[in-house]
Amino acid sequence: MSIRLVIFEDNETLRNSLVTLLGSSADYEVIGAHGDVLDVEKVMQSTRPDVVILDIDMPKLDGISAIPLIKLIVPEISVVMYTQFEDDDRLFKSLCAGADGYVLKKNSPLKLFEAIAEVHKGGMPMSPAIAQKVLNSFRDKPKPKHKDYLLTIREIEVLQLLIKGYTVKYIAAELQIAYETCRSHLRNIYKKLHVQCGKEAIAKVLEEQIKLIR
Amino acid sequence: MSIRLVIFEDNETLRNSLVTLLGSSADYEVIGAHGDVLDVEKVMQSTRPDVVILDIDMPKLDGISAIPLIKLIVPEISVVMYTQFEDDDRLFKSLCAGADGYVLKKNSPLKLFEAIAEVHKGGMPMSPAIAQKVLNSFRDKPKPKHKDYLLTIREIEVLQLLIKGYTVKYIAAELQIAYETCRSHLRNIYKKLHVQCGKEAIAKVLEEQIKLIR
DNA sequence: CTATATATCCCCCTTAAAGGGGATAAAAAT
DNA sequence: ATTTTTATCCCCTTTAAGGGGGATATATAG
Repeated sequence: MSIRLVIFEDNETLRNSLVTLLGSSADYEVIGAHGDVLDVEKVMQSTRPDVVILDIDMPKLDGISAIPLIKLIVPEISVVMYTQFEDDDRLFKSLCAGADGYVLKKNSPLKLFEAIAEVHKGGMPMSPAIAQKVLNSFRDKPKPKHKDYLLTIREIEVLQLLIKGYTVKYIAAELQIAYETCRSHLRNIYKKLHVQCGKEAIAKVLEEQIKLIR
Repeated sequence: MSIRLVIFEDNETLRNSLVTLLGSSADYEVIGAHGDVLDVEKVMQSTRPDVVILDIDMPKLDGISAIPLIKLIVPEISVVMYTQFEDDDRLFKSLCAGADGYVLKKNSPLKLFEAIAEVHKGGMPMSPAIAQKVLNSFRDKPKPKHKDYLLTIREIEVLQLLIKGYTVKYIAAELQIAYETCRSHLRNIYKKLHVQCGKEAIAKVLEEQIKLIR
């Protein structure tokens, strides 16, 4: 059984090369090749391929946008992105949209062929550089950008309650300190975080993932 | 040049099998095999292997804990986890700790051999099921728990500025509407989010990852 | 066509928050 | 031993924010 392929690639020369190369192998059967993804719905419905090869940068509608539709029509399909781009944004958007593999054009076309076979087996083929980015996104997650704002333990306690949306009065009660003490801590916190008010502080903490632990 | 390996695996039978099998290939050279990671520091310093094969569940100290130390001593090393466990927790902890590959014992030992070669080339080998988990963690991330709070477009615009910590006056200016209009929108937002004030709203939005798009 | 939703604006009033200025006692650092 | 930091508390003043009550025009839905 050969793997049934559909290719979306706007560069005509490259597209024809892929069709020729892949078609010459008994393992692959190219059942469609298109210069854009405008009629992707019809193509999917009529051909129902095993694997789709998707360029990202195509006229009118980019490849990433087509992924959800493709997966909706043929859920068991495997999608391999084939692109020149290796920036994080396009990579993660592709993966989030449902891409199963990500191969860079700068690699040998052989890599693409391997990836097609791999993805069809249920694997997750991607160029080493790409795989590295994916792994890094894990390791980076517990990445505190931490500038250290040098908050004291008490200030951290206050701030932790503040970012829950509590009022100053409530925070004071919670920590069993006077209202004015709590305000005093807040003033110091604001100075250290270089913000003007509680809302700014909350925004800064939650968006910057400032570590509130010691 | 053969790939120089060190194995940490507490099951003696399996360990010896791996040594025999890997040693019989000219591509691999097993320069160490241990039943625990207690002396990992010394082993790394004296052997400086290309690739380490790490079991997770080992007596006294688990494999995951050893990863940072291994990478610290031999930064350019590749670490392949070889384990029976396929739960998310161990997987992600391993990846975060710095593992470069993750192979399940239930797969053929051949997979491990492939993985060693792959990881040494700079790739990210993992069993299909594992790769799937990694990909899912991406797709799941932008998964809004969304309860839909049914905010209008305008309300979303106001809320987006609010969670940046801006004042009502500033938001009004930004949206070119009157101060009172802005307050009116905020009141409606608070009602819809079931909160009492801006700080609570910010906390709710940023912690609940409420989707602010339409 | 009428009702509803949306977006806009205005007033009054109360409370919460922030900015400024203090003070004190204990602990930690120098 | 002296200074600095931390945590605590107080007063006064101004501003920001929120609750309540409106109104109006436009669009949209029933």
